[in-house]
Order: sequence, then structure tokens, then C-alpha cells
Amino acid sequence: MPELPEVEFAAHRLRHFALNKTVAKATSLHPAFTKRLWVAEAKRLQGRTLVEVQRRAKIQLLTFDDGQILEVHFRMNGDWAFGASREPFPAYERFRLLFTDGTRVSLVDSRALAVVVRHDTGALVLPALGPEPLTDALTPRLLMASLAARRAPIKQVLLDQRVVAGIGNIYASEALWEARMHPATPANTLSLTRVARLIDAIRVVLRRAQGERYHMRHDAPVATSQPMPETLHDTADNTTVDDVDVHAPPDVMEFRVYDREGEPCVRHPHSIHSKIVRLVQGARSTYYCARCQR
DNA sequence: TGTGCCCTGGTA
DNA sequence: TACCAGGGCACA
Repeated sequence: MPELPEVEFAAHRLRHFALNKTVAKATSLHPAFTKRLWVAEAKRLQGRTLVEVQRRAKIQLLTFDDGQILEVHFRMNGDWAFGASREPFPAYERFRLLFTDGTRVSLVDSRALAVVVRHDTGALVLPALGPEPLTDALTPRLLMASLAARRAPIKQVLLDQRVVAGIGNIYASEALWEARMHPATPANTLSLTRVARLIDAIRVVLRRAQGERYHMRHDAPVATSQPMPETLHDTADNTTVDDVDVHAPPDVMEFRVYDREGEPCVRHPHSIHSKIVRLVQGARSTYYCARCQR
């Protein structure tokens, strides 16, 4: 479930907890992780200081002072857990960085599908990724061009990271609802106007999710329009470590259609003909309102 | 373009 | 106990 907003928030918490700390020990704690980051490999991180945490799509890139990069992908349900080294380690801990100051960051991931890979200086090669949806890089004309050769349903094309970076199964459904667009619409049949509307919708749902992530910790009203640190390079924003609660907020995200099969659509809650419908596209669940998404 | 695989906790 | 969830990738 970690998509762009969740990964950005995770990177944000990691920055505030771990930036400028020096690794005492890096450990893979599950066979699937050891396979990619074996003991000798992990040892290369010892004594190195974390100098930057970036996000690209759903990938986090941890850069160390000698240029090494740790590439982290949470996949289905990975997350960071922070604490003191002497505290009990969290459940489902798959990878751990112990720091010389007596703190630690753990990658927790019950399904062990997350990926951690170390790259030598200058050796990082990212997969082909489309534009970041919350930057100016994503324009209607560019997206229109990417969709031109795709006859597949727009929902499935939105999941393709080469088209737009960072969208997953949840926000694809949410964005299509926001845009009032049927998920089965062939991608190459969308007009420029509808593509522009879809981009707006993607930004609305991602910003809304980011707003909820950043604000619900303090029981503040949910902000939907406030700009969030969505940048790839904000190694230093204005808050101090003490201002930031590095613990993930409880999962109380409210979705408009995702996982709401059979419930009334919030646009017309009293209409008996507007139930949220679930359909399967490319072995993934899609949720939409049959009344307002045509 | 579609299917299966990796993984394992949670649910029916 | 069987099945489901699903991001990204390999493969047909």
C-alpha cells in the first residue's frame, strides 16, 4: 500500500531521524533480504554517514558520505520504524541500520516483499520512470503522448511507472473517481481536455493523502490545499528533529472508492443506484462509481 | 497483453 | 485450511 504520499512521508521521517548519523552496523534479517544484500555487502556501509534521502517514484535513495547509495522499495507494506538500539526490535524487522549514537532504523515488512539494494558510487541505475505527478514535469501533452500507443484501460496504464511515477492501485482508483472517468476507458481515446482533468485529479488525491499524512499526527484539521514537501531533494527543511514525530501515524486514511464495494458513492449518497462497484483489471481490484464514472 | 511468482499475515 | 492482498518483474 505505500504509494507516492506514503513513501514521501517515510522518506521525510527518515531524513529527520537519521540524516548525518553514522552507521555502526547494517544487517539483513530475512533470507529474501540477505539474497540481495549479503553480509559482506552490508558491511560496506559500516562507518558511513547518511547525507541525503531522496525519493523517486516509490523508491527511496539513501546516499552516504562516500557516494554509496542504498536503494529501498517498500513494495506492498514496508515501512520504517525508529528507536534506540537497546529497545526491543520491532516485529517483522527485515533490515536494520544501527547508528553510532545508539539509535536504529528498522525496515519492517510483514510480507518480506520489500527490496533493499546497495550500489557503489555512481553505479545506481534506476528503472525507466515517468514524470513525478506533483511536479511541472507532468503535463497534459506529455501524458497524452504516453497514452497514445496504449489501448489498455486507463486504470492499468496509470499503474505503469513509466507513464506516471508513484501511482499505485489505490490512488489510481481514487484519481479516476476524482476525474469522473471510467477505469476501463481505453487510454488512447482520452482527449487532451480529459487528460488534463485526470492530471488535476491525480494531484488532488495525492496532495490530499499527503496532507492527511502530515497533519493527522497532531489532530489538526485535514489540509487539502497546503503545499507539502514533495521535492526530491529536501534534505533540510525548516523543522527541527524535535518538531517531527518520526513514528508513522495510525492508518486511518479515508478513501472515496477504494475498498468500498457496495457502499454508496459520496457524491450522491442518497441515490439507490450509486453503489461502488469492484472489478478486476490485470489481476488488481479496481473500484469505481457506475453512476459518475462513465 | 496476460499470467505467475515472490512473500506471509489476515480472513473466510 | 485455503485463499487473498498486490508492486514489479520474468516470461509466454
